[in-house]
Amino acid sequence: MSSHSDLLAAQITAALKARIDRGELACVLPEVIRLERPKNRDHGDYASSIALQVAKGSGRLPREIAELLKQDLESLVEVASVDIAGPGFINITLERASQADVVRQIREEGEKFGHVTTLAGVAINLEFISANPTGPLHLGHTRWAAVGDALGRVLSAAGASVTREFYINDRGNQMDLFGASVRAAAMGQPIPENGYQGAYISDLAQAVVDEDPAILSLPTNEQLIEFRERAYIAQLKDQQRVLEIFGTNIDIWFSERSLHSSGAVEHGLDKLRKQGHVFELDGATWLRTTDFGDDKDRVLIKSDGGFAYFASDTAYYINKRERGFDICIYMLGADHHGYVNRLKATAACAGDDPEYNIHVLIGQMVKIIEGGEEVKLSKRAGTIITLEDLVEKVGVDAARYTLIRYPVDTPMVLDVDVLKKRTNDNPVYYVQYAHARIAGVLRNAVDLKVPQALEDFEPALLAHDRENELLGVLAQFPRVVQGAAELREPHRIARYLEELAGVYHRFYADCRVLPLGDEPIAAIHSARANLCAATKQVLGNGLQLLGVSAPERM
RNA sequence: GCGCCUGUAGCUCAGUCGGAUAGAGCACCCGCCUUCUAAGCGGGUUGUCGCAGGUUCGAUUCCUGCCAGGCGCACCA
Repeated sequence: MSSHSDLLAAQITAALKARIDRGELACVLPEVIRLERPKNRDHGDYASSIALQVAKGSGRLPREIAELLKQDLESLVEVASVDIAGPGFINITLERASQADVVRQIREEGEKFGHVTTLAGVAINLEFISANPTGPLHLGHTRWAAVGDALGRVLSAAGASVTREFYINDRGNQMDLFGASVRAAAMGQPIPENGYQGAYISDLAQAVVDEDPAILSLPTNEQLIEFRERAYIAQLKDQQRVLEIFGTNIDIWFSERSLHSSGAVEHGLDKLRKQGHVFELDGATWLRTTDFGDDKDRVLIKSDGGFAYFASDTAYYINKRERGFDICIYMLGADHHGYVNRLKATAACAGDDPEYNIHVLIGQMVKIIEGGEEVKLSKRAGTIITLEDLVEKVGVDAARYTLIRYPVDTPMVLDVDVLKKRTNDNPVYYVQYAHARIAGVLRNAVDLKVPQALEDFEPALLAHDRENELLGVLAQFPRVVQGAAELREPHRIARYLEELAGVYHRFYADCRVLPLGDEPIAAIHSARANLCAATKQVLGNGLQLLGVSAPERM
């Protein structure tokens, strides 16, 4: 929480309430008083349009209400001045020393600065990537690997207990087709129709045969199973290896088969039956998802007696809830957006609140261009560009950062040539450079024996415009984390870091931190060193939330 | 046909519960290192916020209808 905005909001609330109670104002007290950070610095450190909002029906002009509030706000010791502007905006300027106190807070809280408690006590299951184990992770998965991991970190910082889960679709036709494709490659036969293509299939076939050449002499039906199972394990391990390189940590790898072998599918069906949304028609068993906004009802058990894929989905959801998760977050590709309604309806059919217990995020497509043309070919996968390809081209930090800095519902175009650059048009370096730059300044401060401990910090000395600007941005960090967690939008962290880095670079250009030449060491040097240390802490904390490194040197 | 997403500067994109003159980077032009990292900073130029209505003190933001692009609409997984 940004303590100043809370303080001001509380003061405005109290002032409005008192004046309403005394009959000086006839208006409804808003539930939330929102303080903004004005874009224009002439508008003070904080601004509120509350007088405009409240004026309607109060019988007073907005400017009159603003004048009343001005008196109440100026009584606060933290407030230096209050101005009324335009139709009734209230612009508030803080006392320097009060604003600079955020440095103390940051340095005392350290890595915890920015952590909030808005999701304390909430258990969240975060399912993302969930690729079929029939091939390498491609670009779409890569977006989720980065964003999902970052979201997990952000939710944790907001106090939630987060479990990251990867659902393995290891059951069904696609698996059989995958096994048959690998076997065909090993036997030198043509790949089956609609089978899996690509160099990786031959690689898998070779690996399977190398491991156990006897497989080649098995009867065909056994061979199909053996190839499928061995290639599955190998491909899964490959996905796990790549995600580890990418810095994405999965807590639970959840196998679809295990839902069936453990009886969870039958159990889920029972639960849905008890809730009364299951019916029989044309020899099949259906879930009446249309009761809750789906386009059509969905088949759970096919007329041939087999479970439809949807049965696994419903069972999996119910299983998650029974494992104690309050909120299940699904991160799906845009080609699966048709699932949103049926997943939400599933939750409703299970007796849950689809507005709270389940949250589906849809990630739009990612394209990648290099040399001005779209890249579609991968050496290993044959036709698709993989996570590993991208990392080889641009590195983990640049790949992660770039994928995270856009909202997931925006289709995005990655330009490899830009991501390879070490300039301003590659924002990850802009942010990392600020961190490394500060680290350098603080090393020099030690050499010059400039005290940079909190005990040597005199907040009132930070009176320069650039310092003021930097302090204001630093104070916003907890609110940014809270917003990113509530909205499930980790890109807000990245955008904030870019703003913070920019403000720091400008401060650095205008405000000399360390003494020049034989200039004596003064309190302002310590004050600025403390400000630098606080900024470094926040940049580091933010990069940590994105899973991007915060280098000490560049 | 129905549904979801997108449309903001030449390019890639931000824009929080509706707020003040719509932002950033790149690109283009001009400056700034014999002093803390120039992977940086400053200045200049760039807009019918897809189109048309509506709601109100105020709309890029909310509502409706169009237009354009992307992606989906199985007893497949």
